[in-house]
Amino acid sequence: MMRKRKHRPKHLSIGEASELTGLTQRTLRFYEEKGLLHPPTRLVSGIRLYTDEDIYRLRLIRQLRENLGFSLADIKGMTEAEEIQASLKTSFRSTAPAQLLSKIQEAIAVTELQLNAINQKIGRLSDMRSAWQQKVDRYRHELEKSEL
Amino acid sequence: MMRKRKHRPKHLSIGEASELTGLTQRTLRFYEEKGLLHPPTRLVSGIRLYTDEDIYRLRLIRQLRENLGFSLADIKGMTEAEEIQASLKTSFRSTAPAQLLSKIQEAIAVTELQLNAINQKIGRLSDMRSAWQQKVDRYRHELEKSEL
DNA sequence: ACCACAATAACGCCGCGTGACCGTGA
DNA sequence: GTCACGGTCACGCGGCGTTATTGTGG
Repeated sequence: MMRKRKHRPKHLSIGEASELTGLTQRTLRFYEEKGLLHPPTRLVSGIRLYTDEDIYRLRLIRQLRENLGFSLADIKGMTEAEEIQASLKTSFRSTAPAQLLSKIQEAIAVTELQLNAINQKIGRLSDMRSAWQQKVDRYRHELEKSEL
Repeated sequence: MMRKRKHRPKHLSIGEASELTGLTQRTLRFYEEKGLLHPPTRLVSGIRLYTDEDIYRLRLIRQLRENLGFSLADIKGMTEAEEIQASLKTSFRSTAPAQLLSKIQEAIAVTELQLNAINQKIGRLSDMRSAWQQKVDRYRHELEKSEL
C-alpha cells in the first residue's frame, strides 16, 4: 500500500500561486504580512515556495471575503479551525489524547459558527429573492393591463 | 370611493428617516451627494423632508449593499428599474402606450438581472455550505476515532 | 428663551489593496 | 541583459465617522 506521500508537495512560485488563486502577487505578500497566511518556506535567494495547503487556504480566504463579505480581520480569527486541523495532521501522535479531543471540539465549534453565518446569509438572500420575484410579477401584471 | 390619497405623504426628518432605515444621517446625506437618492424636498430653511418612497429606496440600497455586497456605484446603475417604476406611477396616463410598454419591459429586464445575481450568490453560498458541512463531518469522524 | 435637532464643511480613518521604484539573481 | 521575482514606501479609493460651527423650529 504505497503511501509515502499522497501527492508530492509541488512547490509553487508566487506567480503560479497568484494564477491558481486569482489573487495578485502583491495581495499574496500582503496577506502574509497581515498574518493571514503562514510565511511560506523560501529558497535561499528568498523566493517564496507555496504549497498546496497554501493554495487551499488562499482560496478559502478569497471565498470568505468575496462570497461571505468577511473582513480580513474576521477571517484571521476564523481560520483557527484550519490551524487546528493542520496541527492535528502534523502532531496527532505527539499530543495528549485529552488535548486532542478538545482541539477537535474547538474546530467543530468554529466551523459550525461559520456554517451559521452562511445559513443566515442564505436566509436573507432567499428573502430578497422572493421579494424580487414579486417585483417581477407585479411588472408582468402591469404589462398585461397595458396590453389590453 | 374615497381615493384622493392612499396615504398622506408623511414627511420625515432626516433623524426619523435614519431610524427607519438603520442608516446614519451622515450616510443619508452622503448617498444624496453621490446621486443615489433624489435630493429630497426641503423647508425654506434647508431642512430635508423625506418621503415614504425615499425610505423604500434607502432600504433597497441597504439590502443591495449589505446582503449582496454591491458597491454604491453598482447600485447607482442598478436602480434604473426603480426610476422606471416611479415614472410609471407618476405619469402612466401621460405617456404613450408604446413607451410605457418598453419601459415596463426594461424594468423587468433589470430586475431579472438582479434576480440572477441573487441566485448566483445563493448558489455559491450553498456550495460553501455543503463544503463546510463536510468539514464538520470529517471532524466528527476524527472525534470518533480519538474516542476509541 | 430654551434645547434638541438640522445643515454645511472639512478633516480623518479603516480596510484593502495598488502603484512606483529599485534591486537581484538565474 | 533581460526577465521575473523580490523588497519597501507611499498613495489611493470607497464608505463613511467625526468634530466644529452655525441655523431652525416647536
